[in-house]
Amino acid sequence: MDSIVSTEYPEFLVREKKVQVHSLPELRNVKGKVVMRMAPSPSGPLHIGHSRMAILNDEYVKRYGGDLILRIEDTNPSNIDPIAYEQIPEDLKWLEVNVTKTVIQSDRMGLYYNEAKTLLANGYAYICTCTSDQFKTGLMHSVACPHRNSAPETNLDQFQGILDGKFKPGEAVLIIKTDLAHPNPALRDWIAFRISEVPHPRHGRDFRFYPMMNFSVAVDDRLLGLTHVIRGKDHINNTEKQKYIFKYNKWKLPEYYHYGLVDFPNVILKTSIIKKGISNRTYSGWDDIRLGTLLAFRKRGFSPGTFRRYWVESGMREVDSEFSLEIFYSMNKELIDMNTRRLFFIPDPVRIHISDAPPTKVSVPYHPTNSSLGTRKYSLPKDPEVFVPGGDWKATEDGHILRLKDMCNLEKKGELGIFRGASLMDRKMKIIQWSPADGLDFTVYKPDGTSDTGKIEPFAKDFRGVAQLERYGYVNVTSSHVGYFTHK
RNA sequence: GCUCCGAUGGUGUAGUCCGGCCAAGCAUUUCGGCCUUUCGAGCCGACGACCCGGGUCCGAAUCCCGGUCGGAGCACCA
Repeated sequence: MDSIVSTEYPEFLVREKKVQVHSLPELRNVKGKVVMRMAPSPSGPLHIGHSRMAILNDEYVKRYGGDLILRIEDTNPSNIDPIAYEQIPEDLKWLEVNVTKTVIQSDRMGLYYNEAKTLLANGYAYICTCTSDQFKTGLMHSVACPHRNSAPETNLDQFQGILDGKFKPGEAVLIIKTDLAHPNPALRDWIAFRISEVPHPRHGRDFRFYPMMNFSVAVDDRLLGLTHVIRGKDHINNTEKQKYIFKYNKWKLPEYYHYGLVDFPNVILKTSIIKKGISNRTYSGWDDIRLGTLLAFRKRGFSPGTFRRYWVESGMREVDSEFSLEIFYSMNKELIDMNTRRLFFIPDPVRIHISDAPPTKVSVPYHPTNSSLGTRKYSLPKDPEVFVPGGDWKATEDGHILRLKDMCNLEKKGELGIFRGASLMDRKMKIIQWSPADGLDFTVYKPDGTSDTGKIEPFAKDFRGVAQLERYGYVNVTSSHVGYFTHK
């Protein structure tokens, strides 16, 4: 039947448009609910790179049900910015990520010490007092250091000695034994604890022996009952290291996934650079719109849904990729456009006189198709003065006609616009935005660090939020005289 | 140097596990056309890709081998 239709009556074949539904692949071994986690280090607020891990984990917990744990990994006191404890949960909330449980690793030190003692007692770990160089050189040559074969009792004594302050930073570490002959040098015996005397923002000097990320992650992944772990490809070797802890304790492994690395061209993400810039006043703060922080995108008026769409579409493949601001902007536009009001902003304004014009009442729709957004109305006197974009005005030759949108046609004559009727004569003519003479001074700050100044129409006085400034771009209007550029 | 990943248009992806419906889909960008009192959207159309070389096979984007290129790790960071 199908073939008859297609050969004899091809015109009856309705070719259905394939709708691409981007959805993430199913996870392996899902038995009922899942337990997943996000584990940012509290070095500062979240940036767009973090949003991928947050969204992916959130998507799966939403799909299967279960818990999404926010685990703040603050076991390196040198790398903590206290504002992160507050800001990370807030950033996630803004992203509409549903965190069901929050744990802070520095509050769990006792658990890590217990696990460390168990491993020492069972001969799976040792305390090493070599210098860093000696230790590393040994690994590269697959040679055991003298401490690797210490008796468990000796190790446990030294462990206690470290807690008691008998060693200075750098004088002793706790090492997990793996396989010195492992072909991958990255996986040979690894450091699980080191001494730090830097005061911890939450605990001051209560602790001096801190677990390294690989140790606390492995212990917590088990203790918190993680079923699936999704994180960046840069953790592939770390996963292998962590598996040793699971193996020694005969713990069941979660399912691991590693997505590819994303390069963010022209986006400033590095915490160290941002902090430096804030302290030397290059940047106004974490929400400076030149930055790639979620706070900055928020200030520019982005919809959190855009992050979700972008990362779901990117999937979980291990391929590295380049972040496309172009596509990101396009997705945001698609999400917000239908409910975004139009306003007139006149960059580089020139004040012109209109002659021969009767008093006029104009009604300008806030949206070309979504009439529920309403209109704004202006009453203009006879022969009014208005602002128009300088660029457009200068580019128009004397004698030519252009149209002030939703108002009237003007024939240019020097600094004068001669009224040439109110009705649209020819929609091919150039149509520009305008503002009554009482337009407000307005500045738009842009992510490239530049800004545009001009006049915004009086109705913007009480408007807040993202508007499409016609023929200019989307802007988050935050006051009657300032806005932040979202995108074109 | 060692270990491990990966390679589809300008960009982001689908397909690769289990070879054929893929002379490769979608999105974005660019360029046309229609429509609209901005832009965008919408609709129509155009340009544009399976890293290279072998092999297996009736048949390879998909499997195998060898290259090339790119990335990650080899921290008392996460």
